[in-house]
Amino acid sequence: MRFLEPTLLLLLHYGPAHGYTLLERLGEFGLGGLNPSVVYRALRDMEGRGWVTSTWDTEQTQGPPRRVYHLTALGNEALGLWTQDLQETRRLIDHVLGAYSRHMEEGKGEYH
Amino acid sequence: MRFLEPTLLLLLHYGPAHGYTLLERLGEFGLGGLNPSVVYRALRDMEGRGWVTSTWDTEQTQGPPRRVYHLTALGNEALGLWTQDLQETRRLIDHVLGAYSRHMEEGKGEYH
DNA sequence: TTGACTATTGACAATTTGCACATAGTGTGG
DNA sequence: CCACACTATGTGCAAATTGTCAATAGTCAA
Repeated sequence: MRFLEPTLLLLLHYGPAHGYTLLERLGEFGLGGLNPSVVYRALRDMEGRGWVTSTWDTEQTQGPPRRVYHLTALGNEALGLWTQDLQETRRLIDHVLGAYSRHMEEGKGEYH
Repeated sequence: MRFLEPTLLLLLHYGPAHGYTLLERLGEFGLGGLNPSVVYRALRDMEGRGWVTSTWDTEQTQGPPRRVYHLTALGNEALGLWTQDLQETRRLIDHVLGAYSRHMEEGKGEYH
């Protein structure tokens, strides 16, 4: 599981943005250094699912025209579902880590 | 990312076991209903990396001979590294969820 | 006009995962 | 004794995901 999609949805929840800046802002969420095509592909896939829409921005650019992504109502719902999913994943991790530390404290089993 | 490998290592930290019982015990960690071949494959891969060793148990079985897996010292190290990795993943999830809930409380951006 | 940076995309390789099925031993009921 | 359910492991292939490389193209400054 990767947290790319929920993170992109979250960033777009703040407001529309284009792929290149999203790519750079991913670093704050531990997703820095990703290959650009991975991010652009994720955005196109999300557009295919109706989570985002895109329009071209030919002005105010320091380079070629860029695609600006907007969150849709459906994408907002998806973000909500993703947060539930992340909470569930968090619970599972806590369960494994909890079992591990309890087991280590008890000093049972092998390798202590 | 899937938690299959660290969970198997944890279960084997409790003591040697064979694949079929490991398969059943995975349910406690939210990994129930996995296709058996997935688990057997993971165990063989882990053996290839030297994390576990296996021996055949032809006695005390209610079926065909079964492979009993034992954690190695290397596997124990891998378990330690895995717990660090899980803690890091947990931090990332908390970061995303934290940003989400803060942003929702502020009532900014789109879709509130 | 060359090179650095912005910006997006397509094609293909490599890896991971899921699924269907093969094999085989043990124990039970008719 | 034989069909069936359950235990137990394994193989092979398809599908999905992920990673990598290179192509294209515009802007800006030296």
